[in-house]
Amino acid sequence: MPVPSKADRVAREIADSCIAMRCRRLSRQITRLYDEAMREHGIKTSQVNILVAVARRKGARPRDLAEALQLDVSTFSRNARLMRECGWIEEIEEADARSRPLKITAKGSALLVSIAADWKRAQRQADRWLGPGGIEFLDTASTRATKP
Amino acid sequence: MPVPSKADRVAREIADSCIAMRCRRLSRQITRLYDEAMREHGIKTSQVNILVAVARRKGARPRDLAEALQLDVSTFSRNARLMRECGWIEEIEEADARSRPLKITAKGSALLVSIAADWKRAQRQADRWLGPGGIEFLDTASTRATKP
DNA sequence: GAAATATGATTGTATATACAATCATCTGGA
DNA sequence: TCCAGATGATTGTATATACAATCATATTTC
Repeated sequence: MPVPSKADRVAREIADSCIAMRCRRLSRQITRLYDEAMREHGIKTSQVNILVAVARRKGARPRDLAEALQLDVSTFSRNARLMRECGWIEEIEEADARSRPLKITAKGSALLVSIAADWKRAQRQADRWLGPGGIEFLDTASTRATKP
Repeated sequence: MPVPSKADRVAREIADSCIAMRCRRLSRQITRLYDEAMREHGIKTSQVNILVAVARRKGARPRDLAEALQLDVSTFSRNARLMRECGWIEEIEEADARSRPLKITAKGSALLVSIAADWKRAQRQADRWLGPGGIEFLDTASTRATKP
C-alpha cells in the first residue's frame, strides 16, 4: 500500500470533518422534505420563509427582511418579485421613495392557513431527524454566525 | 389590540420554530464563510465538496457520488461538467458505456493541497459557531434523513 | 435474438443564491 | 441650492439546485 500523498491527506481531513459539506447536505435533505410537503400548495420552502417573515414584520423593508433571513439583498429582490407576481405579498407606498416596505396580502394569508397542516407534518419529521435541542442548536450557531 | 387571526398564528408558529428556515439560513452563512476563504483559489465550496468526494472514492460513478452528497444526479451532472472543464477531475473509460467513473487529476490534487490552510481557517471559525458536538449533530441528522 | 424493461446520465425548465455594477433617491455640507 | 457621498434596490452574470423528460446503454424475458 503506497504512502498517502499530501492531497490524499487533505481530502481525507475535509471528507471526514467538513462542516460546510455536512450543513449543506442536511440543508438539501430538509429542503426536499419541506418542498415535497408544500408541492401541492404551489409554494417552495424558500418562499414560505419569506412569506412568514413578511407576515411577522409588518411594513419591514427588503433590507431588513434580507438581514433577518441572512439573504443577500439581490437574492431577496428576485425572490420577492416572484412572490409579488403570485399575489402573496405587495408593496406599500412610503415617504422614502428608494424603498417600498412589504406586507402580506389576503391571498398570502389564506395560503399560510392552507399550508399549516402540511408544514407541521414536515416539521415533525425534521424534528425527529434533528433530535432534542435541534432548533436551539441551529439558532445558537446562526446567532454566532451573524455579524454584529 | 385585535385578536390574532389564524394566519397570524400560523406565521408566528413557523417563524418561531421552522427547522427548514433555520437550517437553510445557517447553510447560507456557513457557505459564505467557506466561499470567502476559497475565493482566492478560484473554487467554490460546493466544488470543494465534490472534489474531495471524487478524491476519496476513487473510480466512483456519478450516481454514487450524488448519493453520498445527497445531490440530485442532474445537479451533480452539471456541477461535474464545470469541474471537468476546469481540469480538476476527469472521466475513466469503463465496460458499462452508460457511465464513466470519475477521478481527480494532478491539477485537482494540487488545488486540494493549496486550499488546505484556508479551508482549515474557515473550518475553525465554523466549529466555533457550532460549538462542541456540532459535527456529530449534523452527521446524525443527515444519516437519519437519508432514505434507506 | 428481438422486444420490453431497467439503469445511468444529460437536457429542458424553473427557482435560489451571491458578488459586482448600476440605478434611484436621500441627506449633509459648502 | 447644488453637489458629493450615503443609502436602498435592481440588474448583469455565474453557479447551485431539483423535477420532469429524454437519451443511451444494458439486462431481462419470451
